[in-house]
Amino acid sequence: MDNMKKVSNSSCNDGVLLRMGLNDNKAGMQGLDKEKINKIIMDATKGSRFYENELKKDKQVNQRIEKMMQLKEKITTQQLLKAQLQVDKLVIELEQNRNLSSTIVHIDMDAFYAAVEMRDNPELKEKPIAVGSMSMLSTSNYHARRFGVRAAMPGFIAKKLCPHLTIVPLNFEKYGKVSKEVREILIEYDPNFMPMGLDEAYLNITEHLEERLNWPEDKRRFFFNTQSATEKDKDDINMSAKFNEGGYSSSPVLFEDNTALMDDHSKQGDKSVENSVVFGTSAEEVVKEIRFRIEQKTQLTASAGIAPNTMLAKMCSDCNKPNGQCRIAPERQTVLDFLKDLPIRKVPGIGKVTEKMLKALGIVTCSELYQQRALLSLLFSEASWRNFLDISLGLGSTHLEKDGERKSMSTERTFSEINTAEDQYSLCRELCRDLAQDLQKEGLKGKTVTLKLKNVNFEVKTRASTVLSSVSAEEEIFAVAKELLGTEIDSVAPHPLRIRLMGIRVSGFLSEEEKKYQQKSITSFLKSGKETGFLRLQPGKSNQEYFTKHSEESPRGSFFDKKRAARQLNSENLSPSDTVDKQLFHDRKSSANFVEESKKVTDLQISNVCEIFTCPVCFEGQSSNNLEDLNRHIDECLNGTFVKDSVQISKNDNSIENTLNFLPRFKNENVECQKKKTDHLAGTDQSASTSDNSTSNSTEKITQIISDKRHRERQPSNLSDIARNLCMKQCLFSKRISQDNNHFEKTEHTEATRSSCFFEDKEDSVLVCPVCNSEQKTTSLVSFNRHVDVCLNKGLIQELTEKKDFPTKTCNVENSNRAGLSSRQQCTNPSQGTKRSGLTTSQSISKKAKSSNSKHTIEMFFK
DNA sequence: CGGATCGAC
DNA sequence: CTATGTCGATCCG
Repeated sequence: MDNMKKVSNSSCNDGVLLRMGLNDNKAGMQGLDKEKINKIIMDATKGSRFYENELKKDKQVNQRIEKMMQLKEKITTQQLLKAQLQVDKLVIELEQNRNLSSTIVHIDMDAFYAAVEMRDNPELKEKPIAVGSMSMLSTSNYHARRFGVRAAMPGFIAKKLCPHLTIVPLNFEKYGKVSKEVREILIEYDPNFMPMGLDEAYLNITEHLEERLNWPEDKRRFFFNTQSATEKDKDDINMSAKFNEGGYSSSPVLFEDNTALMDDHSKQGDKSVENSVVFGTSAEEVVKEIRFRIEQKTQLTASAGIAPNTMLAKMCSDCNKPNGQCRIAPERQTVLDFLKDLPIRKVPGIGKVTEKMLKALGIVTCSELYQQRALLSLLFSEASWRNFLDISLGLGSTHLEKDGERKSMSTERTFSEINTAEDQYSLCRELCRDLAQDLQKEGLKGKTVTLKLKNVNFEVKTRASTVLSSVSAEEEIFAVAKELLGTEIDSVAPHPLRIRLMGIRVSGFLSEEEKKYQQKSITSFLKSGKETGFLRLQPGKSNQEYFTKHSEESPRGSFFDKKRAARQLNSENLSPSDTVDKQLFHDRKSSANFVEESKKVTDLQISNVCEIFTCPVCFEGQSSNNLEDLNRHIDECLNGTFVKDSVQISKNDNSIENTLNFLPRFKNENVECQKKKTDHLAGTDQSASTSDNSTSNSTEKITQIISDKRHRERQPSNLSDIARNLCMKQCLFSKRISQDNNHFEKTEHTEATRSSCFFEDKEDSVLVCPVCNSEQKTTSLVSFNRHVDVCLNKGLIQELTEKKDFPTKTCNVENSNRAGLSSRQQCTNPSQGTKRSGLTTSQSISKKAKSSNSKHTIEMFFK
């Protein structure tokens, strides 16, 4: 009872194994034992650049583990007990919400690519084969696996393991076709099924099962496909000819091996209908039917898992592969039994690194994961330990969410060393061209371009740049990418940049909403002003970036932008890292030549823009290279000199929002100093809370801030509630940032100062939180900002939920700090609760963690 | 946001 | 000789 997996309500079939065994003997291949395999791999690997890099990565992981262990040492039993209590409260809640009512199926084609290749070329059937190339294999068949030949292994090493290995090149077109055939079957059982790549899919058959109960037998009867070969391959005569003569062991033969499928049924004994099978109405029967139909249609076998959620389904589809299925009955105990001794590595989402880290804590199985839940909640980020908890309880999604819109698109290529700038640029252009094509196919435009480089030592670097207007055309992308590339080339000059891979990615697509509004928005407003080249406004991307983000993105996103922008604007005296950048920027030689030689439009754009700049407010051309002058001019415009224009902008709420969003940038530019020893928020022009400090209700407070802000900006007051909420956040942010900037103004601009964000003066500053109106004694702006974040979220959530009390506290500050999650990432889900308590809980842990990294100690987050 | 890392197929 | 390509998520600064 205890150790036994009673998961297999369905009979688990061994027919396949028998068949494999036969094949073994016939072919006379024994494969290799693990030791031999490892030795061969090591011999082939040792000393390579690749291996050196692997060692390096390994070291990094070990360091992470080391840090974690140090953190663990400092945990007191007190803290552990407290954590235990908290986590267990959550466990109760999770347990109460456990949902076992769905039936999720995970279908997994067995050794898909290899199986397809074997099907289409019977000569390969008895041989060990792999699909891929000498440098990388995608999959291997079961013969080859006995030699240790696995997916993600380079072909040349596989050859050493198994000299007879046949490597078949990839043929995605073919796999796609087969995949489509399979999907045609799957969709009958769940119109919303979720394909994962070409060879896997999740189905929610809950509804199908209900309907099926009333189905007559005939609807559940399926026929053996005796002539599948000729039918299937009508487009390939040669192929079918091969099948017919070459001892094509057609599906029925395969099927006979599968005792499980046959025995449970009326079998062939049911002579009423020749060559047919009737499937029952249970989940197992449904899945057998699916697998049967897949095999009849494609001559390929699939494995499957049936369970109450996707995670379990996926894990148990592994149990009886190949060509088998497994079910976890929808009972809590069955689920827990299944997990009991299951190695965590089997869990989707837990990979090599996580496995190793958990192993360092003595956690190998899922039940151990549960036992250590308290400890894990102290050592890992909230997202991580909650995930661990879900895993150890056997919880997962019970419904299939169709994947949302695409977030990025990319293309990358590996090649033998390329080290001349010229080649690198043309390669870059080529990648941009390919990517542009793909983007346009889906009609996508993105604002962020990322360059990825892997040097010959396998070290990977990515460099990204976000621009004002969305890009999709080759030239647009290349214009950004070449800048990034140029910077990298220069960064190693005078040495050549020696790379083995280059990739380009575009992300930051407009959402549907944004697309709708884009034309009215500031962006197009600006763009229409003159030239798209505004996006390459020089020098320093900070300006246009800043502008972009404030006009187009959520208030949240603007936080960092402001910071960075402020930094760059302030950075006359540069920190070491900035110095490098600057140097690169000005010392561009090696790449500059090439860039200039490339007589593409983009360059012209740049040079034009540097001289003529159209003010987005008054529309007048400003011919100045001095950004400060330009900004001053814009400030003046915005400050009301040209009211008519701003009214025009404000025609709709959305525009207002955008306007508000980018306004703070100009404020920052002007550096309205606000820092005073105390009460600076209340005392400044920016602070709306000045009018009435006695206001205690936070939402009221916020609203007031908004209205005052609006007043200042001379916006009409007919904002919708939604817009108001958005503005509200923005207002607070601008306030926080101004403080930040101000601080940096005052102090040395060393990187150290910035990263630690400490006040120079040792005496405690007192800031007044604009939301809760309480004094915050703090030594760090970061912590103050965090407090405001938390307050803000609290206020918003309260507003949304009408002060509803939530039973569990899942969203607390100490977690946020310790887990390294910003409050921004938490507290986003009202249903997750907002009550905050026990602020002292793990503060000391948090402090220790931080102080071990820096010389200072962050004192308090709350007084 | 930008960069690195993890994980999955 | 010879260690992929693409994507999403998360964490940190």
